[in-house]
Amino acid sequence: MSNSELNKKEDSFKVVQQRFEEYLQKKGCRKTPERLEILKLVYAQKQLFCLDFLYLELEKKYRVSRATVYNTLSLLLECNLVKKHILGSDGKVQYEKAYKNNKHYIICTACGTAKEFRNEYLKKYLPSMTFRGFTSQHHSVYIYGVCGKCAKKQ
Amino acid sequence: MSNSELNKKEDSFKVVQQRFEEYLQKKGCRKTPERLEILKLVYAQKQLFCLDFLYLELEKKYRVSRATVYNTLSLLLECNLVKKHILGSDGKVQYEKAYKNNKHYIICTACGTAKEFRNEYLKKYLPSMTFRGFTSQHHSVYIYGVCGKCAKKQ
DNA sequence: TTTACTGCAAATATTTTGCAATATC
DNA sequence: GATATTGCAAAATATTTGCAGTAAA
Repeated sequence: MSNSELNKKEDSFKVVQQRFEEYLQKKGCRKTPERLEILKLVYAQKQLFCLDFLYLELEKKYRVSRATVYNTLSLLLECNLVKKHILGSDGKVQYEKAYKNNKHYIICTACGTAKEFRNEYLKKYLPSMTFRGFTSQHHSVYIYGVCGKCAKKQ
Repeated sequence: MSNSELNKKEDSFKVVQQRFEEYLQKKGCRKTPERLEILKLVYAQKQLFCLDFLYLELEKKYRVSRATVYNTLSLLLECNLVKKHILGSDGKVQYEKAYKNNKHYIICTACGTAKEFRNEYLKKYLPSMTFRGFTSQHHSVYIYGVCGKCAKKQ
């Protein structure tokens, strides 16, 4: 990654952190090291992840409980910094960062695989849509179907 | 609803029922009255619903267990006849029919409300997209943000 | 100094599984 | 007739809550 790209990423995280801290303040919640560490770890992920992945990663370095991870993910969900999904037919809950993360997925409902696809048009068109009174912040597009591998098996 | 609309709806359900029955056969599963009743009830819903809503509705007329509802919803998920979601910040699981039900939602992450919006362009564009080996069957679009009501409260 | 947050453990909620009876094929 | 599915209850998972100690404001 180039220097300018790294700077961009750091700036972006500053915005994220600020939004979280403002939300906490507005809600009368405290800024704790646990909450910040969880936010950092969430934003270090490029893929979908489950709650226990976060917990197990955090556990390696800090003393932290699952209850705190649940609590923090709920806060992040409320202030639009995290998305929570159920994709595929396995029915498992997955999370991903939300800020500037407008993803488009194709999902095989047979094997549960979620694969990202890029589409510049959607990326521009969807954020440009307006709705009375509604301030949009990010979006997700899911196209469900059956992948090549599973189609062969059937 | 006009006669022709009613016929259309019935025809559409025939296709759904046939797809389900074919899937059951392919998988070596049996066609049971419980499974058909659950499918019917799912397709009678115009909105998102939770599993327990189905169970409580079914219970009024039939002897059926939650385990069967879970089992059947999993089967319907696998054969792309049902979608499973987590929308909003309450983190609750919701379901909806999938066949010919390509919905677009705006979701307020503050109050958890999911509101459908119509967009003819997306409705046509998304199903027309092609991916190597992947057969797409239905889609969902979610635009997350904060609704007017919640923006005022903050 | 006040009180929200923490970890831990217990409580709840959600989902899955084991089993004997039943119904589909 | 063979066996997958059922309801029920018990087990396994996932999530939330109560509590006493700790730490942010």
